Amino acid sequence: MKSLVTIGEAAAVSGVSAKMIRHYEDIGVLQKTSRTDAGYRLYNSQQLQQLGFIRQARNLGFSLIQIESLLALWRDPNRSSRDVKQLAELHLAEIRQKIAELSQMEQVLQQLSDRCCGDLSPHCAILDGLAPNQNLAAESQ
Amino acid sequence: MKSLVTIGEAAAVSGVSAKMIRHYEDIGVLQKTSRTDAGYRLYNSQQLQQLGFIRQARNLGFSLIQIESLLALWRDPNRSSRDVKQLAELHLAEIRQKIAELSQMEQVLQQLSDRCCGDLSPHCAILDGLAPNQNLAAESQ
DNA sequence: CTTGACCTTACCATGAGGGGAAAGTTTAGC
DNA sequence: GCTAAACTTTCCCCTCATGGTAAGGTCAAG
Repeated sequence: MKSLVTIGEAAAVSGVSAKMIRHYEDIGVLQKTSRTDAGYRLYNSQQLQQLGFIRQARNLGFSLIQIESLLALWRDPNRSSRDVKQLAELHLAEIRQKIAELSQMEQVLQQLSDRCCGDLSPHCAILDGLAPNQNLAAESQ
Repeated sequence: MKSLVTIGEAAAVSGVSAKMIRHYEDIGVLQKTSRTDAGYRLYNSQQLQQLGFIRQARNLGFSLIQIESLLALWRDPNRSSRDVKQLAELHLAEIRQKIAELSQMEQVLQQLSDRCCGDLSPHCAILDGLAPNQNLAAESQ
């Protein structure tokens, strides 16, 4: 039963780089671990679980601050799933907001690109669309 | 015809903050401007146009490096629209990639959230979904 | 001549990492 | 037992686009 591993093995098992594991500890997302006499960090199976949890949450785009809250809820046996769901829905709204912004960019850029011949001529609808002439005039009114 | 303005007015007209105008000059996206005897930067109408161009391009999500290329093409009377379109299509692909990633996150997170009751019970499908495979615990024993 | 609004440079911070140096520790080979 | 490799530690710098702040110089109005 190898219950304590050093940071390299923790990184390999969890899929989180050693660099980032230390960083998470630095900023307080992870509690400080035990150390060997030489100062090497040691991770038990529960802490390995937490590292995996962080990786999954990062894959879903949660910020480290949100993950700190999620981890606190995960560890709390008296949590209510309502609190978890609220965090998730908040993040879901952020994701949808970003998708909306990107979709708007995509649409405008697609329109400009469609109107650009893409040939050897210097005339270009994309550059015309980026030029501020119209917008500046419009804004100043 | 007020052809030269200081940075504050340039910022107000272009919608780019004075801070960012100086930054763009620092990193070479904009050429150095003329200065008054006291060292104040002065902007002519062509430079104001460029600032507006940058703002439009930033609104479409172009990186400053891409904008540097776009500005070079904009200034080049011998450009080919093909080069511009290539840059735009590249960025369009980046945007679509990001949208795809975010949509994937949205879908997974939506599924987890749907399965979470959101009540006062501690059981939570979201936390279960974020927990790494129990292999981690199993492997360490 | 003062006051306030401007401008200058310079440094620090963000978020989520990556890169690398210098030094100490452990492990494997011999 | 010695040596070399592989690991770990802390520390500092880099990204990217942007904001903040401080200390000091300049300019225009009153």
